[in-house]
Amino acid sequence: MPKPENSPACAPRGRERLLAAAVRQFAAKGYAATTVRDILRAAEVTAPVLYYHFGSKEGLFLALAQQGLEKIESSRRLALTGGGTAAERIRRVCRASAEVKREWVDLIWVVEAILSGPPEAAPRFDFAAPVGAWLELLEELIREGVAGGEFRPCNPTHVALVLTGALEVSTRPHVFNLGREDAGAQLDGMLSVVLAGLAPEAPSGPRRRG
Amino acid sequence: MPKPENSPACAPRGRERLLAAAVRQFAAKGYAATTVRDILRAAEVTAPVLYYHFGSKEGLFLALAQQGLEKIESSRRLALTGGGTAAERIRRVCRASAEVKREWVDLIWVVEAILSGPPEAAPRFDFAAPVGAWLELLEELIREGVAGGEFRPCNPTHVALVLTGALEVSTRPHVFNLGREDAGAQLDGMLSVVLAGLAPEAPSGPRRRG
DNA sequence: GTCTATACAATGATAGAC
DNA sequence: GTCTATCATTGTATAGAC
Repeated sequence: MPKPENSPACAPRGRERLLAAAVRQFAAKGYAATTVRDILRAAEVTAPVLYYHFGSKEGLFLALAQQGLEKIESSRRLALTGGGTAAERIRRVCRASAEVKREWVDLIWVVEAILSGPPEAAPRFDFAAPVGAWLELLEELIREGVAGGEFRPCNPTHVALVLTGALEVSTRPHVFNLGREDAGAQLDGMLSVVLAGLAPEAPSGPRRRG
Repeated sequence: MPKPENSPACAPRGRERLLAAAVRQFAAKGYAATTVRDILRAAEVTAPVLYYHFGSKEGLFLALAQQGLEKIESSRRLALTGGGTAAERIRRVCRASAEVKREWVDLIWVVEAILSGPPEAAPRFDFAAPVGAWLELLEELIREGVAGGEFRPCNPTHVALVLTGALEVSTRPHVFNLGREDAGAQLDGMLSVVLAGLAPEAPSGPRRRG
């Protein structure tokens, strides 16, 4: 599987055409149901081009998974620059995640197929580290919020998981959103529920003394 | 696709053997990657048995999806009998959902493949109604809690979605739980985060007046 | 790097006997 | 209701020329 060096800008070459076509096919039909012929036809390229660049159907798929992972991680890094309260930073990093997932739907669907699908449905790709890093990032932000008196004492792991769940829900509008509002507003609403619940005191409504 | 009537208890017949074998195969490999031959070998049955009872590979798959849906719904109905505070009932119905999902892992994986996977990866099956019913059930419980003063005013839809997200996370331990605690405890912890946040006043820690 | 042509195993499904 | 035997099609991948 030789790795050809980049050439100057020109008409999209086989490699790029294949990546673009494959991501659409895999996202629509999953790994197994997508045939090499489907991809070749969509990319308007012949079989040896695929095997030259990626070695196999699986190689092509994994190249896409890698791309997806990088998109997510770079957007997170970007969202973490700059300050603000813990709540603001949590909101920012969650929104950023949701936005990549919306912008690169197909690419992310490839990632999710490995992450959440049946174990043998797609080629293996190790996501333990990136998922762990995501959870630790959230937990750290939560701990900072608690330390700064912005949040009440809580279990950071559980809060991080709840936030992750909200993110999951918001990126599956075709499942959970029945068209009542757009996915961005839905995510904001869910984050508000969680973050308001973390406030050291109930932020609104008639206060009752305990 | 004739539907043979039930016969008295005896050695498991072809139909049952097929359902049992197929659910394991589909859960492990997804719809497309599972071949009819895989299923037949695992069920120790020959091809015409499958085509007699289910008409096609797709028919067999959909029969399983139906089974899974029924398991979930009946467990929910059961969890709703009996009273308690809104929070208790929410906990009970969420725990029940998580338990079915743990008890019938394979069957539920078939359902999830349709529900959350790529649109064309598995045969179509309409889950809009059941998912909508689930969300409305949660929303109603939340509204009751608010009306009874048990919860602070909130957006029931967003809270229902957050709870659903928590449930999602807890039923994917292989993705989100890094072995730190069992899935039941994890779900309880997440529910506590959400429900504590709904209390009309911060329930613990040193109280600060606003 | 890309082409034409093709090898060859595995696929979903069926015919017809019992 | 289940069997043996088999079909037509499609699957991934490669050889060898340019």
